[in-house]
Amino acid sequence: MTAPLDPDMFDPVCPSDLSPIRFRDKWSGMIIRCLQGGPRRFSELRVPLHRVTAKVLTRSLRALERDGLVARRARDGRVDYALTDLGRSLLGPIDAACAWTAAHWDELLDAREGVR
Amino acid sequence: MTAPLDPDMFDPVCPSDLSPIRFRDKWSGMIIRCLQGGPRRFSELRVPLHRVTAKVLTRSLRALERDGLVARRARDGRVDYALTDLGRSLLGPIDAACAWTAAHWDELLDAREGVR
DNA sequence: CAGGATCCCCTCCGATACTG
DNA sequence: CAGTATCGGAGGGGATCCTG
Repeated sequence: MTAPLDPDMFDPVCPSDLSPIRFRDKWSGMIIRCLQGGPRRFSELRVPLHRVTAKVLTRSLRALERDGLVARRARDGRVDYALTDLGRSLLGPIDAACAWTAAHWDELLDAREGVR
Repeated sequence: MTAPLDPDMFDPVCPSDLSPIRFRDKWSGMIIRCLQGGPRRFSELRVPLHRVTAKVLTRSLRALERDGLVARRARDGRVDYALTDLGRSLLGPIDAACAWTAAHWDELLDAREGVR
């Protein structure tokens, strides 16, 4: 079994358009991260992704499925989502993107209207 | 001086939505690559980016400028665009994204409607 | 040469409401 | 629980035409 997802595993600032690096759409990168530790149910995914509506999460999951990154599995009335090998291979680039963004966050903030 | 940009430096398939990794918008990754070897004029950029219209290229460049990745410079009537240090630091992630996409191209194609 | 103006289409995102 | 239906708004992308 896998432990429950941490409701605060993502920065409030994480679903942000300040990073120029994107994975598919606004939520897909985070969804893949949520699946890193094992398969998850729809409602489990919604916990850390506080502001996502069911419709949007569904669309992202369908797109990830269509592209072979995530597998939807329905077994005896239960649904869950799991990473495929292809999806798992994206974890490296996602880590790299997070590292780049973290390393250059201040510069990104400065550029986008020099607050701070 | 820098040599002219190769009109075929990008695959016809390169501006594709098959790769899940994106840099800002459809063209920004390629624009940054074009600027790798030195500053370029607006019309120079249009050569390898065959299908981009002036309006769209302008919008991408403005966004890159706003985010501190590209600098627009107008000197005695001439305009050119150059990478900032921040923009240059994105070349690594862009290379990694291209490598990932190339390595998994077949799987991406297979997933998105199993042609081939 | 380096764009801007206009028009249209499509996708993404979100809110709200509803369902097997 | 795991979605679907509907609506609306924002932005990206492209085509075409026009301009200082």
